[in-house]
Amino acid sequence: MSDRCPEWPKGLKRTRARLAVWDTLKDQTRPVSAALLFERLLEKHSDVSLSSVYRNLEAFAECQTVVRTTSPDGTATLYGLNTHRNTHLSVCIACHAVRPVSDCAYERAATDITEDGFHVTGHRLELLGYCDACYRKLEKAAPSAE
Amino acid sequence: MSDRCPEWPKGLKRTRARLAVWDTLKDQTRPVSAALLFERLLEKHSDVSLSSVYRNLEAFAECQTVVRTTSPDGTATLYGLNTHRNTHLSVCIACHAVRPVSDCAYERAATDITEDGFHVTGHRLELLGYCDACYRKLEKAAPSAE
DNA sequence: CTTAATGCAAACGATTTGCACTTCA
DNA sequence: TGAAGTGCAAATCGTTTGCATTAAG
Repeated sequence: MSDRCPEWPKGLKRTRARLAVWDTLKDQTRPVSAALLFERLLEKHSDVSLSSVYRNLEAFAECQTVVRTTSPDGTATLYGLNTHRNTHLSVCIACHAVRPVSDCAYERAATDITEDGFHVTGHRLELLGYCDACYRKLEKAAPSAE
Repeated sequence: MSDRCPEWPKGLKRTRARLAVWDTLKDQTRPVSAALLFERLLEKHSDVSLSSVYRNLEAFAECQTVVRTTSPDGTATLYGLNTHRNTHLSVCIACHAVRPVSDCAYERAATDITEDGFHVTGHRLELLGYCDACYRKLEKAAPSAE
């Protein structure tokens, strides 16, 4: 499981707007919406249009450099640098923090071919539950909480 | 892993439009877009408005009776009855068929608490790869194909 | 110099909402 | 009967696109 930052995709010009998107994307610790990315981008970089943000997210996604995800309830589209071949996220039900999972239980047990003959080339795993902090709070509030 | 059809969520009135959505949803073998659901719904049921379809999908989703998913590329929103506590899908890269995975390797290896203290209560796994049929075709076309 | 990338504003598609009316419990 | 659900049309939100201009290689 490599955690390396992806290479700049060849074939894509290094333009001002695109570099800004790339740079901002690298700062994010978790997938963000296009709007939030845009907002954060403007903090560091002089103006880049929202449409360029979209166009570049699209371009990066096409190269597999960026991955489109979804918020846990499937309501919003999120974008993140594709630092892993596979996607492993944990999503806290309480505070909604999304973090990469370092140790993927799936990989330890993985089969290349499932019962029904499906040939696996990659996967996407999302864990739902409580992050450490929220869990402690719950425990305190109601020992052995739901 | 139960594969049972979910109960009618209590608190929700059994109205014409809602029953039609429910009934159509039950016929689907995989998650569908709101638009497709609407289209299929009209084949069997007299007219129900698109907004009612959305409102009811929303209502069902709130009760956890319906799950909002995403097409593999994260481009479209799909809705499906929540027949599993957890979600296990295989997505064929070639023909885009989406099927439930019967045997979840994750569950065999699962931990309740991850390295970083996350308390797992559920998960969502998507396998990417080739379904049996597409794999055979590929093999034939180019033995040991990519 | 040629092609790809940009900004802007307008267009778009999917989803949501306000309102007056209907239906379920 | 009262609260919840409906249809319709208009509004909204996120995303995409056409076009004239600019910049990368």
